[in-house]
Amino acid sequence: MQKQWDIDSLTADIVKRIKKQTLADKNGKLPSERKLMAYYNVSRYALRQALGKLSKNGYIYQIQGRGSYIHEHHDQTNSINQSDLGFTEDLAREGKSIQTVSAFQRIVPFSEIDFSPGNQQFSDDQLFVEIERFRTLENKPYLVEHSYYLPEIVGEISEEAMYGSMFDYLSKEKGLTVGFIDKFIRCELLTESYATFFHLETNMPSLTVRDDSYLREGELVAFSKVYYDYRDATLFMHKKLLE
Amino acid sequence: MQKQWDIDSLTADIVKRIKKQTLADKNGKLPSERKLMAYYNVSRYALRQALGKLSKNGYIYQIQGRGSYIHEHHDQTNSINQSDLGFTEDLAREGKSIQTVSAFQRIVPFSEIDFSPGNQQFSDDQLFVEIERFRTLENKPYLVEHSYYLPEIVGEISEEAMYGSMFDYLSKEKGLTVGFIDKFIRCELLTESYATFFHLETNMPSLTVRDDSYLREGELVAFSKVYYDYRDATLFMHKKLLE
DNA sequence: TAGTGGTCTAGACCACGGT
DNA sequence: CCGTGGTCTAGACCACTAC
Repeated sequence: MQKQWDIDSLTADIVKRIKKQTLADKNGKLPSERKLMAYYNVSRYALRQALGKLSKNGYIYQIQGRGSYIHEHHDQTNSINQSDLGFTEDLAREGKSIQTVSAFQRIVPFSEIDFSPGNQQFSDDQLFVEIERFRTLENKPYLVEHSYYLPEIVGEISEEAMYGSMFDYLSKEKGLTVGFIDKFIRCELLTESYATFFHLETNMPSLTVRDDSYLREGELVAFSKVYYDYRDATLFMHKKLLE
Repeated sequence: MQKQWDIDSLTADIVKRIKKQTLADKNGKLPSERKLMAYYNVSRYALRQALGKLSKNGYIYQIQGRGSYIHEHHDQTNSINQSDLGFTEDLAREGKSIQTVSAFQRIVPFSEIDFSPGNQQFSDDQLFVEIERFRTLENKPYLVEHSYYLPEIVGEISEEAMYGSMFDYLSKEKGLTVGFIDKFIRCELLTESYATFFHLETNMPSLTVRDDSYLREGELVAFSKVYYDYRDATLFMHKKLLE
């Protein structure tokens, strides 16, 4: 009885073998799909699902009639890969430490909020849990996160949670699963208080990311805006054409 | 003999019916996959490929055990959707006009270039075709594009091409197909000449996008940096989790 | 329990690239 | 011509949601 592969374990194993350089030949060419099917004993569909994930994230590229090849994309320092999970989470994954150095929470009505989700309106007296977090990367000021959560969905948010990953907190403590996020990336000027945190002058710029986070069920659960130190933050994206 | 659907026409038809609001019910729920299969007379695979594209781009979301639903994401003014084609191209598609108001071309060695592709190095005397283009959106200064093309691949670039879409030019005139692009988004300070174009002061910020463009065959064909007016440019992105 | 989307198989044909 | 990836079919079982 040999090992059974599903798409996730298959994907992971191919990545592992690519990194160990035991899969591709010296030109970076992978074995053909038919050979990989035989090797892993999976169907064409399962194999192509796995290769499709790698292709989407820029690990490989495929050329009809020729084969599949490894694509080395430079792992830029402090770069944020949108194809992976949450923005800050994957920095930690690379051995960097993200810490929340201070955090505030209060309840505010919609009328006092100076930015709003892209596709939804609320009445002025709709209440939100406002959270503001100042976070460092390797002990250096890195980002300010300004979020508004819908109290009807998330309930109360504990003080401890504000110093960790909100994503994990919602999932583990509240049983809420975020399904998708709309992101709006801009460049904006810093107010005095945020500029001070970054050791910058007022009106210096910031790379900002506005998120609208939706539950798996399609319901808006939070919207937020993250201000990054423009000197450190780079957002990485891999785009396939011809799809 | 009824109409034959392939994935692209199927995707397009579903989008059309969603926009005409003749597919979903009043709650934004689409017919089940089995019903759509029967309606279009296609296999589950083809249908799910089409729905997968819509899901990836944020048009719909799917919930296991419940169904598929439309996701209305606000069409932000001047927003650039990374899931679509070239960055500037899709603004034109929405009826906005992008024009090149001035353009320069010269040949330079690698040693004189102040930014470089993420994963590749060249010898100092490797020559590049440098192109600088100043472009307006609706007659308002919108972006500056600073690109370096590999002359061994693209050959000479005509003056006319510099005032249109380089993407189309490479494809139609040179028979070159760009297969994928690595993008690095940052916020940077403007030099005097660029700032002047945007009617901004020196050292005001800009949303910048560094592109490394690769041919379908995996060969680097150009790298560039685009500076957007930070007041106008918003980059839109839709992210699915749990994949 | 019935219906939904998620995963997976086995097989076929097509389009393209290199010989 | 053969081998490659790209598309598509028919069918099966699983996981989850609602009732």
